[in-house]
Amino acid sequence: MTARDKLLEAAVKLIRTNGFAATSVDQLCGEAGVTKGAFFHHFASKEALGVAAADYWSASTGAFFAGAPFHHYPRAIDRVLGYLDLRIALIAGPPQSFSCVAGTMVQEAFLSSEAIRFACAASISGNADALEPDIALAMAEADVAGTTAASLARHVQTVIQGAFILAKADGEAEAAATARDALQHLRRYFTLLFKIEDHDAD
Amino acid sequence: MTARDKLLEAAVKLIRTNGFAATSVDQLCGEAGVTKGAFFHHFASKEALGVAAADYWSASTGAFFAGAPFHHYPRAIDRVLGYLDLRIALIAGPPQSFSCVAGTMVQEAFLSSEAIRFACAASISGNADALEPDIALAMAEADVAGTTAASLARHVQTVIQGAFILAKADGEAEAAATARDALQHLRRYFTLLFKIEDHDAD
DNA sequence: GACGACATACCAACCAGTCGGTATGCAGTG
DNA sequence: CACTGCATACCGACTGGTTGGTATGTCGTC
Repeated sequence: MTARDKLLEAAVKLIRTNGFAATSVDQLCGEAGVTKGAFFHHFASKEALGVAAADYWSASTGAFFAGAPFHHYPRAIDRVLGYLDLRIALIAGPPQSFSCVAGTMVQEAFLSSEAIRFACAASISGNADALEPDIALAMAEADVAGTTAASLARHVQTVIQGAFILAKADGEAEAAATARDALQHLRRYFTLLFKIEDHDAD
Repeated sequence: MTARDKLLEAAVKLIRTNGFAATSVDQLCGEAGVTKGAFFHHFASKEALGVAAADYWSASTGAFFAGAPFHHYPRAIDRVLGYLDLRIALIAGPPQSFSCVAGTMVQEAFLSSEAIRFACAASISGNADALEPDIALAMAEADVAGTTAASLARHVQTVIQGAFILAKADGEAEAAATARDALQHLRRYFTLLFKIEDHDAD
């Protein structure tokens, strides 16, 4: 494992915990167990590390969800609900262990760094895009009108990001339950919109 | 207008724009047009300013929504939808002019400052609590089961916070439309859950 | 012996917070 | 009314530590 990879993993951990601005280059190096020379050998600036961290986050989460078993469900709506159930199941422990690097970083850097904003937007859009085809299929099957698959896919990400904020505001003890509760409302929205009898629950 | 008030208004503006950690005490003083002496006369630390800014935000937004005209609608569900329509109407311009100070700050400080986390949680809960009685009434009238008024009220805040993140990730040109789109989904969730024929739209 | 992958030493700018001081107002006292 | 005592509001130079970033050197490998 190269110094670059160690720095990216340290970045994910520290940005989730303290945010981007409050994380110093020295902290990053300490957490990764490398020196400052290594940092600036691999990244031109702290901002470049932020961009790389967002890309790294996109790639690793994208690969995880792409390989999840819900993709094998035959009905499109079940694949969509399967994604939501997986997201709910992933929420456990303190917020820094289930929250999103891109969502955290874009809040702080959306105006100060166009490059970071763009990388975070790509990460969030990537998650939405992966969901959109199944939502489009499910909409056609259930004859849903009044919105688009792209808009619904983005709304899923909206609720997930909002859930992380409410979870952070709650104490560590209630954080996970708060986030799961929000995603249950999102799930209920889908069952109402797609007019399905639901068996699964929390 | 005292130096304290000027500092609190500067804090709201700068925290929304750059976040809490990236805003320095000197910047705050510059924006407010006061000196550092005045800052530390009124606030024991930068953290204390953060707490005071969250409280100030709670008070001013709380008063604004408490005085809004939707409270005079006779039916509870119309008051709930009226709140959502008002929130949608308030979204315009760049993210830093419609986003939430508490949501922004709690992301960065939820672990590093318990006092700030608590003040932000109070601000978000305050908005939810103001909504809860009308939701409870509407639930009783429409015979809604499977969730609670408190949970639904918190979900409204969840979607609002998530909408701000997606808006920040989008460029300034699309930010407002993105956030409004998310709140339209929330509104649709309510109309489905409360089984009402809807006339109003975006 | 050239090059990529690091390490060490260092720097100017900036950071939160301190401190000695001034201006103003107000309550008490003679 | 004049004077004293003291609190509040504010000023701005200063400090010690931290920041992101740089310059230079060393080591192993092709």
